[in-house]
Amino acid sequence: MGRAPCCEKNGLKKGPWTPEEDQKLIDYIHQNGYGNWRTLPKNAGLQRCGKSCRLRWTNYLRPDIKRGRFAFEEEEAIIQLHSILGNKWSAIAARLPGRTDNEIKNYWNTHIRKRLLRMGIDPVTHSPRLDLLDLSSILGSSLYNSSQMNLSRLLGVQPLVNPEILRLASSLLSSNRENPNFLAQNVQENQMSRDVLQSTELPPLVQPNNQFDQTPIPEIPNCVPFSSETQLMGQNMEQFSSDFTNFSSQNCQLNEWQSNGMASNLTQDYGPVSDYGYFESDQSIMDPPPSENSNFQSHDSNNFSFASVFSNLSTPASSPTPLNSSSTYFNSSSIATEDERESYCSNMMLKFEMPEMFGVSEFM
DNA sequence: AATTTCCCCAACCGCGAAGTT
DNA sequence: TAACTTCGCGGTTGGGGAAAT
Repeated sequence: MGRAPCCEKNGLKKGPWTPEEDQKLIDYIHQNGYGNWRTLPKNAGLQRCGKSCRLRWTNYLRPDIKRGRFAFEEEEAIIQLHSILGNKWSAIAARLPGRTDNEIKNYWNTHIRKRLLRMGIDPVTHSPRLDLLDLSSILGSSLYNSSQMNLSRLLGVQPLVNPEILRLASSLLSSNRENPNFLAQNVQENQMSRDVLQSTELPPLVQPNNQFDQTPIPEIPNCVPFSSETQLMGQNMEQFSSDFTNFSSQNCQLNEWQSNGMASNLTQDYGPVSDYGYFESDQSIMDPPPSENSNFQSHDSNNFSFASVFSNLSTPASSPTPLNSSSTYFNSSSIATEDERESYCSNMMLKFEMPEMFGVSEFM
């Protein structure tokens, strides 16, 4: 395929946009809509290339753009989505209403990525950086001898460490001991899962309420392939989930979560996930018979799972509790400072005890 | 107060996919 | 089917503000 000739350099302005230029672009699009970016700047009286106009519009001037700090749940969603989609910023942005791919990309590179690195988590694989952490000696010696032992403390890992990630680290290590090739297999498997998932379009979380957005909204499929996390966890996931469900209902002290309404909020909007092959994007769309094997039950505030994040994400546009609802997570605002986020998550992790039922010992 | 360093993010660039002729 | 055009994505850059010295 021939490459498009780059926009004519001669006479075209580059660099920051002036308020006047912004207004011209806005006015033109308000009157004519957008479509042909190639001819738009000329028609709008702008000395810019179409590419620059499109970028300015989509990343800055669009009326439905949400500015300002990322909310905690947005950040969490980005991490979870990135673990599945990788650097597919546009795909991630499609599930975060009001956020642009550029904004998410920047936020990832400047905040989240660095924080994950500080926590000893590889931001690419979302797995603990085993090269930095001598986990085997730690985990092997003391962890499952003490039900009160906190893995995050052991790892010296700070906030935002998903318990599943921690579990992955331990299972990887134990499996690697038994089978030296396990790690390589897991990585390969993980990659395959991503390839599969990336070829499948995720439904948008919230359909844009934007009169100027002429992009056709893809139909929300009945169910969304959710193989990645499952395969990421490998065969042990099923056992883990079973254990974890029991563990959650009996022992998990998610006081913070419950007192903040987080746990219930995270789980209330999704239905049972059968065989981990799918998770529902909208209960009203698909209503499969409850499975005996469903381990992520809805309306069970004691459950905390991967699906929790996606359940939150999957809140339909008509949901009374949108992503940025003030009713979620934090009472008055979901926005928290960097320190607050770390502190909050850290507290959560410290309260998240590691009883036998967590199943870590099973993999030792 | 002046200078340097660091960090953020808006904008650019190059490429590939998709659409059109 | 090939050539061409348009669009969108992801990686990268550099200007400018904030923080540190």
